Amino acid sequence: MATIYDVARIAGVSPKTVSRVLNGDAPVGKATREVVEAAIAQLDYVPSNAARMMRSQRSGLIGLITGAISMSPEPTQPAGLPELFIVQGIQKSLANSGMTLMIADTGGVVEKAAPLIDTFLRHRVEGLIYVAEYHQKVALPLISDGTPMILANCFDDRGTPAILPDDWRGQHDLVARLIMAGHRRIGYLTLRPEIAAGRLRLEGYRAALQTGGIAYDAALVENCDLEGRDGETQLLWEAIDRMLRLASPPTVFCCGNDKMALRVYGILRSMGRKVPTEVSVAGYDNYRVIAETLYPPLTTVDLPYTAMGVRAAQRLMAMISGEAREEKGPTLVAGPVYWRDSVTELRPANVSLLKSVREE
Amino acid sequence: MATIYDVARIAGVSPKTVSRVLNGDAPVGKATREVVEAAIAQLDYVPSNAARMMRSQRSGLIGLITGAISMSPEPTQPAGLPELFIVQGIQKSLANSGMTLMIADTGGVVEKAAPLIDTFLRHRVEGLIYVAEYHQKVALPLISDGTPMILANCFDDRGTPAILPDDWRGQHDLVARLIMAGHRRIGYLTLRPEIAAGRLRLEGYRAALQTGGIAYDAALVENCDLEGRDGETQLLWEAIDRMLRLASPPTVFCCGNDKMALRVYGILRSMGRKVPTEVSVAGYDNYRVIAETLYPPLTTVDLPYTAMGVRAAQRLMAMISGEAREEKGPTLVAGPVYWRDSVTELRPANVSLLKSVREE
DNA sequence: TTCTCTTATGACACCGATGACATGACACCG
DNA sequence: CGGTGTCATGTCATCGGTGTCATAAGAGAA
Repeated sequence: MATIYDVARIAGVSPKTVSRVLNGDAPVGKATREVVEAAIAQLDYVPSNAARMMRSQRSGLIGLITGAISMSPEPTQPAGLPELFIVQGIQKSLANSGMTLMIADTGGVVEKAAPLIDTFLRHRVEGLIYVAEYHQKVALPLISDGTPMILANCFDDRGTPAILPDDWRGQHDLVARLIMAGHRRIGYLTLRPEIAAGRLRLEGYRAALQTGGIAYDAALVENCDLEGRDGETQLLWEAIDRMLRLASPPTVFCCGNDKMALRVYGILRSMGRKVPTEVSVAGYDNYRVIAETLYPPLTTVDLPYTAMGVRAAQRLMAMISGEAREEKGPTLVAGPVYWRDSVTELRPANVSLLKSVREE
Repeated sequence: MATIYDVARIAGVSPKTVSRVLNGDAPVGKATREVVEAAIAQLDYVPSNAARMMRSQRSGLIGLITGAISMSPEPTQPAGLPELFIVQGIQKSLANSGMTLMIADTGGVVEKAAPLIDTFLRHRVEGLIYVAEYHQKVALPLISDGTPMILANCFDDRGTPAILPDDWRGQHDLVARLIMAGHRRIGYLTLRPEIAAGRLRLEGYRAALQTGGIAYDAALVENCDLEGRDGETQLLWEAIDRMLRLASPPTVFCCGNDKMALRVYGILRSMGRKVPTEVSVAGYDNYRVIAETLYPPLTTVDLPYTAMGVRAAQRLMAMISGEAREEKGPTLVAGPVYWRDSVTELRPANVSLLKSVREE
């Protein structure tokens, strides 16, 4: 591999002049520049980052650690994709910063995070981002040196800066929207409560009911999430069957996520209930492969992964540039409700009041 | 950040001895080792990869470029996930090689591949892998220096070593399996023929028919892929309607991919046809979020992404270590048929002959 | 006892860039 | 015409490790 000395020799100048041509940090004569550029092209010279880094003490690298590229064999969440979108947001945001993103994966094994962080520190990354596959609490090894770190889609006990989805607001907005559409009996097939998102969304559901002047009815809320184990379909079937037999059955089923909604479609149709004319269905995640492909398309809440990625990168860059830590706590990012045909408007008169958000 | 000199000073030894402790490349006295290790711990010393790389001329880096982390706004394929699985396979395979994987993303813009390759060359990666989101032909900028490169899920004109899914065999095996189950009229709702996978699978379909002694019937094959544009559902509806009205209608619909199968489920049920008792459905991709969540679960062909990733990494490592290029052409990787409940066995007698493969 | 031979350690140069500083050639100013 | 500033370029040291070679201390063999 050619070095800057080779280029300098071919061009008949000093290495430092070649360096100046490469970096444009000092004026270089036009003729000299052309000679140097010709030599560079002739030798297919590519400067060595390692050498540059040693001298300048700046790596221009951002380390990204994720646990979800290698997702678990039985994904309970639409794993994988969330990370992708977050990573996409991070990349978009970092593209113009001159930083290069290094991505490493824990392969789903939390213990691998430590050696990966170590690898990144050896490369002298200027910042670290940890992306979790779903909204959860994590415990990462402490970074002893001062390298800034951001958590995306997760949080820890140490108050490490975090970017989180606003699950409370998402479910709240969806339910508020359902109420505005005239729904009064709103079934909720929840995620298991061990999941942070599950708890927050349930609270959002209750808050929206309260605001709408609707009493909370425990008979309409049931956990149908078996952490990916078999039997979920049966659990769902029974819960739906039970709720539909109530004296005052739900007119709409909110599902813990879009994947569950996909199952619910199949179950309702097998029961002979038409969606959405006889019963409405709503999801959560705006997992597009499902939400847009289902027939009819699924009303759901967007999980703003891309936006979270962007925010994560921005906050990290602010930390790197040493700006005052404006924000202390976690950054909450809310996503819009996507109103599609899976929910019937019981009171169409109100529609004009609504903003059926459709970003992008 | 502490350096090896700091450690050496604290430990009262020479830097070279510290280096020996770190790398274990020469015997070090027990007492000395302990002093050095204590100093390393005390200073939170992390060696600089850049410095090491300069001297040793080995980066230990593998560069991975993908176009699908940032997928297109209207994904025609189950984009994103494929890449993930390939990357997962690559990581798994590279985990024990001592190599560090650097992942970069083109953001879906092909032109960004060149600067990304350049960045990797600056980092002196020892090998490059390009992963495409679906089986396609690509044209990457030529790597002028000798850095080995592998294409995964794509191929080019220059004969760059490539790892490809065996689409022909996959569709062939599926159709052969359908025939073995007693199906004789096999509808095929294809992907658009511009896609390499679409053409290969159609050929596999025809080959399997021929082997099974069944005449190809053009009325049973229709392209229902609008490249993600609207109207696909309607197109599918019409095609299915047309085929079902035939004098001898299909007993099973093969779909171009699982996403299309998801739509077909909805359409058939809206038509009042029960799956699978009245009509069977099969997909392609084994896109698990869909295939396993659908009710009933979907019979489909696995796209062996993880295995492809493993093979890509292996072949690259072989090239890096300078072993003779055993293989010249592309490596084809076949995936098993996943036989689930969406297809009725018309002749259950034959079942004993079959291997209903379920790997993992 | 003296001569290898291994073990344990250090001295020093070097990898390929760039920062700090120096220098020579002009241009412009009073 | 000397002084001063800018432009264009070169010299040299340095970043933090490791390869190469040298060397000292003991172990075992002749």
